[in-house]
Amino acid sequence: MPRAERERQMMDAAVRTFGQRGYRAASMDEIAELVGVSKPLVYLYLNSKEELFAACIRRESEALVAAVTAGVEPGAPADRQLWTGLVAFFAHTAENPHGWAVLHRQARMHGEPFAAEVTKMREALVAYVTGLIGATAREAHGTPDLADRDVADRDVADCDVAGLAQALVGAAESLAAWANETPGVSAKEAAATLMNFAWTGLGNLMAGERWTEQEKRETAHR
Amino acid sequence: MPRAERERQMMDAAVRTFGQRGYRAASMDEIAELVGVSKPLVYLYLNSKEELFAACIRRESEALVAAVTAGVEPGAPADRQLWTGLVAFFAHTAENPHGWAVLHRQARMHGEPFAAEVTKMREALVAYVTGLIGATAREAHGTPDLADRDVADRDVADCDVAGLAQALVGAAESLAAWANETPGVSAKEAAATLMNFAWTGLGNLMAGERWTEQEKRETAHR
Amino acid sequence: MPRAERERQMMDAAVRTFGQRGYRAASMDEIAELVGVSKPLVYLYLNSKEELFAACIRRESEALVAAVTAGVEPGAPADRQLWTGLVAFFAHTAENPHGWAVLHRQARMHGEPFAAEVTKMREALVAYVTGLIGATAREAHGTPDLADRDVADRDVADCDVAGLAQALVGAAESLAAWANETPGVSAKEAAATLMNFAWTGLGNLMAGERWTEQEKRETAHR
Amino acid sequence: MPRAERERQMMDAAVRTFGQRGYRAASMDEIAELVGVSKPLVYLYLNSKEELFAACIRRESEALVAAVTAGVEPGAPADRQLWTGLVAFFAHTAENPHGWAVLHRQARMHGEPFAAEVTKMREALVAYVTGLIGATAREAHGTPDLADRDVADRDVADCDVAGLAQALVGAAESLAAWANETPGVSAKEAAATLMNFAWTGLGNLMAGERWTEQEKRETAHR
DNA sequence: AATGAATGAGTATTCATTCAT
DNA sequence: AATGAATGAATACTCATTCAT
Repeated sequence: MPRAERERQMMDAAVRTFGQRGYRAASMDEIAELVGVSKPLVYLYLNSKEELFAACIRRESEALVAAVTAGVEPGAPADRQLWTGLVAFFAHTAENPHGWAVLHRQARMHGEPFAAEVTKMREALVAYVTGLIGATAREAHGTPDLADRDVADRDVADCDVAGLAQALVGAAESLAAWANETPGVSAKEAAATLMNFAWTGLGNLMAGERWTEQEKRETAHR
Repeated sequence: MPRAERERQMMDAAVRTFGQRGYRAASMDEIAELVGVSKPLVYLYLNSKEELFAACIRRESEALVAAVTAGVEPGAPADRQLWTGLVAFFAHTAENPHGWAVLHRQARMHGEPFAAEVTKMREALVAYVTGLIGATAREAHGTPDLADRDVADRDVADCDVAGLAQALVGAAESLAAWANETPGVSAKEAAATLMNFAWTGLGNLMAGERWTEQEKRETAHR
Repeated sequence: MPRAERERQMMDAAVRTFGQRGYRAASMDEIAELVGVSKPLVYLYLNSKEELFAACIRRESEALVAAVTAGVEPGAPADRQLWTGLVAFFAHTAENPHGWAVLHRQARMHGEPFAAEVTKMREALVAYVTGLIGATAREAHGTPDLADRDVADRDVADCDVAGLAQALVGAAESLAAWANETPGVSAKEAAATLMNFAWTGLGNLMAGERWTEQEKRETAHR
Repeated sequence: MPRAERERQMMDAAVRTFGQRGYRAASMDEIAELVGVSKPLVYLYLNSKEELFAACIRRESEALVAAVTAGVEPGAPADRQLWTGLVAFFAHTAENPHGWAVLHRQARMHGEPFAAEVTKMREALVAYVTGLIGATAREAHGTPDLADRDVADRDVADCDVAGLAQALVGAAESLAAWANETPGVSAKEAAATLMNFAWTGLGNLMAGERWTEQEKRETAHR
C-alpha cells in the first residue's frame, strides 16, 4: 500500500477519533487499529500525536474554507453570495461531522500550535463575510450620494462590522454543531434559519435601522 | 474546616481546572493541590472524577441561569428583557470564564452523564428566549386575533426556536470571545452589537417578514 | 513503610541497576521490582529516571569523598596520608562496586546534568592529592632554604601538579575498576600496587629527578 | 558502490554513533542515515546491532594496537620504546575520540561478546608493556646473573603487571581527557607528564626499590 | 476532618528487525 | 546493490482510585 494512501487513511481515522473523543481521550492505538496497521507505522508517517492533530486541523480547515468559497459567484448580489456560502458551509459540516467537531470543539481548547490554525480559518471566513456586509451597505445607500455613503459606511464600519461578522460566524458554527447532532435538519434548513436570524436583521440594519435601549420597540416593529 | 466550605473550595478548584485543561487533561492531583488538601479527602466528599465534573456542570449551569434570569422584569417589553438577559449573560461569562468553558466546551464532548445537565440548562435558556419570542409575536399581531396568533406562533415554532436559540448562543459566545480579546469592547457594547444583529432581525421575523431564496433582496432592502 | 526508608531502598536498587546495566539499559520496571513496589511509587518519590540517576550519582559521590577523607590524619606525613586515602578509596569502591560503576563508567557518558556531579567529586579528590604533592615537595627540599624551595615549588607546581594529580586519580579509578572485576585483589594490594607505581615515582620526582627524552636512562637508574 | 567501501562507511558511522551515544542509545536508524543508505542494507552487510558493535570494537582495537606498536624500534632502550608508544597512544586517541570512547567506555559495560574483544586488545598492550618492563628489569640487574634475574622477574610479576598496566592506562586516559580540555597541553606534553609520573617510578621499581607501609619515607626520599 | 502509602491499567513513543521487491 | 512498507516488544511516565490509620 503506497504511503500517500496510508497517510490519508490515517488522517481519516485520526479526524474521526479526535472528533469523537477529543484530543486527550483519543489514543494512538485506536487510530492505528481503525486503519488496520500497527502504531509504529503511524509514528513513522506522522511523527507524533501533536503533529497528527495539527495535520488534521490543517486539512479539515482548508477543506472547509475551500468548500465555502468554491461556489461564490463574484458578481452576484451579496445576500445571494451569503446564502450560497452558508448552504455550502452547512452541507460541508454535515458531511464531515468529525472534521467539524475537530475544528469547532477540539482545536480551540489546546495550546497555541492548534488554536492558531483555527484562528486562521475563522479569519478567512470573517473576511469573506466582512466583504459582503461592506458591499451590501454601499449598495443599500446608493454609491452616487457620496455624503450619505460616507456616513452609512462609517456607521456600519465604525459601529462594528467586525463584531457582526464574528457574531455571524459564531452563529453559523453553533448552528452547524446543533444541526449535526439533531436528526432531520438539512443543510438548507439550517442555512434558512440562519438567514432568517441574521440576514433579515442585517438587511434592516443596512437600511439604517438601529436598536437602542430606549427606542427599540418603535424602530423594531415600525 | 466545615465540610460545606471544603466542598465549595473543591468545586472552585475543579471548575478552574476542568475549564482550563478539559475533562481528560484535568487531574485530581492538581485539583487537590489547588485546594491544599489530600486527594482522599476529595474522593471522600465528591466520590469520583465523573461525579465531581457533573457537580461542577450542575453548579455552573444553575449559576448561569440564575444570573441571566435574575434581572427579569416580568412586565417589561420582551426586547428589554432580552437586552437585560444578554447583558447579564455577557457579564456572567466574563466573570466566570472557567465556568463558561466547562459548560460550553467541555461538557458537550463527553458521554451522557454530562451532556444531560447542559441540555437542561440550555432548555431553561431556550424556554426563556422562546417565551420572549412568543410574547413578542403575540404583541406584534395583536392578541385578540386568535387565528393570526396561532399562525404566528406556529411560524415561529416551525422555523425552529431551538435553532434560533443555538444561533443566538453561538453568536453570543463568539462575540464574547472576540470582545475579550479586542480592547475597548465592554459587555454592554457586545450586548448592543448582538441586539443589532439578532433583535432587529428577530423583530422583523415577528412582524411576519421572511427571507426566501427568491425575494430576499426586495424584502431585505424594502 | 516510611517514605525515607523506601527512598533508600529505591536508590540502592537504582545504583545496582544503573551500575550493572548502564543508564539507558536500566529500566524503571526492574528497579521497582527489585524494591518490591510498583513503578508509580518510584515516580512519586523520585520523579523521573533522570532525577533518580542524578540522585544516585550525588549520593555515591558524596559517600566516596566522605570515605576517602574520613581517615585523614592532618599532621601525618604526606605519603602516609596518601596511603590512608588510597586504602580507603579502594576499600570503599570494593564494597560499593555498583556505586563505583555508576560514578566511573555510567555518569560520564551522559550529558551535563550528570557529568557535572562527577566532575565535582573528581575535583575534590584532585584537590586533596594536589595538597599532598605540594606539601611533600616542600618537605623534600627543606623549608628554611627559601631560594631552593622556591625553585622546587615552581618546578613541581609549574611543571604540572594538576596533571600529576589527574594521572594519579585516573590510575586509581582505573585500578579500582580492575580490582573490582578481578577476584582475589584486596583493597590493600591495590593500594600497594598504586603506591609502587605512583609514589615511588613521585618520591624521586620530588627529589629533583626528571625524565627527559635524552637523558632518561641515566637519571632513572642513577 | 562496492560492498567493501560501503561497509567501511557503515562502520565509520557506527563508531561515531556508538562513541557519542553509547551502545543502547545508538540507533540503527541514525547509523543508516549518516551513511545515506536504508536500514535493510546495513542489516544485509552487518547482520545485527550486536555484530556491528563487535565489528567496531575489533576494528578500533586493532587500529589502536597497530598505532601504538607501529613506531617500535626493536633494539631501542625500553624507556624510549615506552615513550614512543605513549606518544602514539595519545596521538591516536586524540585523533579517534569516538573509537577510543567505544573501546574504553562502551565496550566494557556490555556482556561477554564485547568485553572479550577489549580484553584481547588490553592483553596486547599489556604484553607490550610487560615486555618492556621485563627487558628493563633484566638490564637493570644484568642478564648473566640468572638467579638475580629470576628474582627480579618474579618481583615484577608478583606485584602484578596487569595492575600496573591498568594504572598506566587509567592514568593515560585521565591525562588525555584533562589534556583535551586544558588549552595548551599537547600530546607530547601529556606523554611527558605521564613519563614523569610513571616511568621515574617504574624505573626505581625495576631497580629493586619497593614502597612499604613502614619504610616508605626513607626509601622515597633516599 | 484528614492523610501517607500504594497501585492497576493505561498512553505516547522508540527500536531492532524482517519481507517483498 | 538496494529499498519501501511494516511490526513485536519494550520503555518512560501518568492517573484515578483505594486502604489503613
